[in-house]
Amino acid sequence: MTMTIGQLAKKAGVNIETIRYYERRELIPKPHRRKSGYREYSNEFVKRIQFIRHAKELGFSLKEVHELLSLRLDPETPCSEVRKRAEVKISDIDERIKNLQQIKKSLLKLSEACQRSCPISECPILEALEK
Amino acid sequence: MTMTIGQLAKKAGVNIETIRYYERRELIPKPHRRKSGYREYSNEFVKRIQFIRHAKELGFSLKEVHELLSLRLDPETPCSEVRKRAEVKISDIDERIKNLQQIKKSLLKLSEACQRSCPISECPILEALEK
DNA sequence: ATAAACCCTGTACCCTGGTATAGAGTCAAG
DNA sequence: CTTGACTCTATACCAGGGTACAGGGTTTAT
Repeated sequence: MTMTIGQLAKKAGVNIETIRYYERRELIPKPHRRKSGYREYSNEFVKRIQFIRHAKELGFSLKEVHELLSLRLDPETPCSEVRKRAEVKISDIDERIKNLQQIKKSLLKLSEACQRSCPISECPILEALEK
Repeated sequence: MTMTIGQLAKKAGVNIETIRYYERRELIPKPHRRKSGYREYSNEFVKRIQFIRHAKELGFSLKEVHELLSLRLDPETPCSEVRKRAEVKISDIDERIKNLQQIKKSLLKLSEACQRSCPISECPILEALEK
């Protein structure tokens, strides 16, 4: 049911040191400790760390991840505020998706051009993401 | 028509040093030089640098950006190879888009839950990106 | 009851992606 | 023809996000 830091690291696919680092950065809550001082984790922590891992791959900084994770944390924050912040994040995400779709379109174009006859003088990839 | 490195930096919205750095990393071609040694850039470079900037925001490393940009570069590379690489990139991008949509869904859920009555005991954001 | 395999804290180090600075040359406006 | 703004190379430095010891205590399997 519970696990040590080494087991958590294996399950979540990260280095042990990374977990301690995230704890210092307050990206994950301080876990319960045994009398010996050993950290003890529940399965919830696996989710949380995987979330961080994925969000990072998507280009969010640890600071941004912190913002995402703490959106719902403080019960004192008024709802209207939480909603506002969530909506800001949402439009940020929409923007990212749009940009990724542009790059994808360019790659498809490149791939097709290639299939026909390879006369790729211009680079369709650059057309993506121009401003 | 052509511009100096300072003008390019301003147009593309980056630091001058960043441009020289990208040149060393071979993310942009070596520009033409005046007799004095000054670099001279065409408008093409603005596009290229903005592409790099955006791709970075989307979580691509400079190494990955290099791969994207050089996909169509070497005329010796056989078409089949270029297509294969493009397709790998495309499915990588699809994966990213899917993950972003998951996060977005969670944020929407959070925002809605908040709107109704604020009893947000569980964190819907964590549900996104599990696995 | 003793190794092997963990875990603890603290500190130092590493890589990526820049950014700054020094010391010297160039350009252009008055 | 000079002065201020720009550029050059080379080297040093910085922040973010980890990763790796060192020196010392736990756990567990035999």
